[in-house]
Amino acid sequence: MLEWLKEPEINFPDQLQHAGFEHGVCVGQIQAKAGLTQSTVSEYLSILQRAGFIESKRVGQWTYYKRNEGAFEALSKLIKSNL
Amino acid sequence: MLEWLKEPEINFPDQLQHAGFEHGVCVGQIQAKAGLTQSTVSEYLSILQRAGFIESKRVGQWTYYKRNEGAFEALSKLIKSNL
DNA sequence: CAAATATATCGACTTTTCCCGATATGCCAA
DNA sequence: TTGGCATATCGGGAAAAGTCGATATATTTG
Repeated sequence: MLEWLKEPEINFPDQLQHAGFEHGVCVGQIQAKAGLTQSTVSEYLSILQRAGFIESKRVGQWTYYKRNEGAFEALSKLIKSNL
Repeated sequence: MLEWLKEPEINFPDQLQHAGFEHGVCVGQIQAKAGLTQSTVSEYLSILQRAGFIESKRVGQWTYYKRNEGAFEALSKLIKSNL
């Protein structure tokens, strides 16, 4: 999922009919591509969010998720320096 | 353990009475510090080795483990570029 | 070769993680 | 305000990971 969200336009073309990509991709799109149940995907995304890897924005009945690039940069540095 | 192995001289002072640090630290030293059983530590180290994060060298009845810094460098880059 | 020591492997049990269906919550439209 | 849709949360069963004791293997020493 994290890799998918790196290129939303390529991995979630249906999102266009629905909204732009400014806020990210909504749960339903990710769920369809993942082939997991809605509850599983929702929980997974919320875990990634708590971990800081993605950000969410609620717009109406939809929740959009997008990557937080800073977190990956930080993790990369952490592995190099601390681990 | 990976962090410990970054500074063997500091984290495994008893290793001096036993051998140098050229080959790394032996399982018993790591086990004592970890507070886990011998079998657990041995298996854990072999997993880390298969994953490429540490290297092992058998010398007599001892097996010494030391970090493979290249693996951490590679992981760091992978997270930054691919993930 | 036998005993002692260091490490590795095996099988079982416990804990954690994964994933689901059911249900709750929030929002929108008729 | 009711019904429908998107998402979130909850509880439980299945799968995976963690940990242990017992035992096997390898090496050194007497």
